[in-house]
Amino acid sequence: MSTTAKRAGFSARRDQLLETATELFYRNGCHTTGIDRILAEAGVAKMTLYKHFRSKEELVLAASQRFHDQLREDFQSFVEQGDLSPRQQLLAIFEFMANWCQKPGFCGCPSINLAVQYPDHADPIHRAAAEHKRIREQFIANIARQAGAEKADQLARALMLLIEGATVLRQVTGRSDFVREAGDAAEVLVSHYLG
Amino acid sequence: MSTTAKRAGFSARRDQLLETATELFYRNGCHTTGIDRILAEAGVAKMTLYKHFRSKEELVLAASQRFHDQLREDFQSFVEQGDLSPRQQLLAIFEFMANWCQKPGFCGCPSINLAVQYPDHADPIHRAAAEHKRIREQFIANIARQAGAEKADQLARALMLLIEGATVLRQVTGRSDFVREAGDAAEVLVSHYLG
DNA sequence: AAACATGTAGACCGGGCTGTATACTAGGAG
DNA sequence: CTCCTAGTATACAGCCCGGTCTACATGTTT
Repeated sequence: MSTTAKRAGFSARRDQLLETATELFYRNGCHTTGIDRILAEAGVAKMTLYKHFRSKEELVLAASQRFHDQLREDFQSFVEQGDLSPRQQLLAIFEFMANWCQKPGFCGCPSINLAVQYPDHADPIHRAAAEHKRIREQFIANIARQAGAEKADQLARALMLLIEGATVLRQVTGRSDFVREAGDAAEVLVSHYLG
Repeated sequence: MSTTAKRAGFSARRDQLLETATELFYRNGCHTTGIDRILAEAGVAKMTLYKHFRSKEELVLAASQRFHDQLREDFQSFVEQGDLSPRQQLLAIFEFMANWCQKPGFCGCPSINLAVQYPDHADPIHRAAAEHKRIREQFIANIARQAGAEKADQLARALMLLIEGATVLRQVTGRSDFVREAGDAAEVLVSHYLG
């Protein structure tokens, strides 16, 4: 066996599985995508799945973690790109949103989707989604603080409203004007809170 | 048979079925609530269901319509209560939201939930959800126009962002500060757009 | 009283689902 | 060469679900 692979907990099959699972869950929903389909598209045997994950639930949870991490990485690195001022960073968020919502495979925010599909707040999957939002909020609040906002937390919450509203309205209606409008509204709010 | 019942398309059983279905679909999701449970809680025989609805899908669609209509009625009548000025009406929206999101059985916006659970934009259920949002947007835009906003459509979209963002963040995180923040942000935006 | 509509109760079928058990294969390590 | 690990292929068990069929009860209309 490849000792490096084992030591690090990596496995090519496992990654392959997780990747296709993530995409299928995202595009078609968790409850409607069967395990067999994931296996077929990933080209992996069933027993391999159950060697890496105890159940489908656990696979969903792992896939969700993967999605959260990747989205957070994309989000944060986009906002922190170049050497924007904190204020510019706050507005860059909505550039990111515009790009993201326009991508071909866009199906809404994965964490919102997961929270809806697992509505029980005690469910680990739902909690992971909530955690993802908390981290994003903290990230934005930090920038707002750097920008010199006295009420940085309030500003962060307000921007979160625009972000999530834009995501959800784009997903439900299929229209893109909401996302543009979010950028405009953000400018108004940022100006108001930063003076 | 009660001729009035037949003539109007009403049926006590049908209503009972629709009511419990609406609640169960809302609370637990459509894909995870089986027909048998709906029947048991409604106290109705299976054959009666299939005499009124061709399939489960059709039941979901009817339930969604019911939910949309009721929510729209509640929303609009609350905003139009008393004799508020158009500007006050715009802000009353967020009072309604605060009440609604705080209710014990709150599980997010039914139309968002439905759109997430039926992600295909061509699906009648998804389309109904989008339609619901369109109607709400029009309703708000009308008020904004009455309030004298030059860019009434833009203001309406901005308020929609806050509304949906608040709903979704309350659902995912379980926190209520987002909803309060939405009201504050709305005041800022309304002042900006109305001068 | 007869005819009819509405609903009930419950058995039942086919299919898809998650998860398991078994027998087999390939390849690297010692 | 041999052992061991990781993975494959496939059959299968058990379950639940949507939907149908049949036989029966009830109440209304004529």
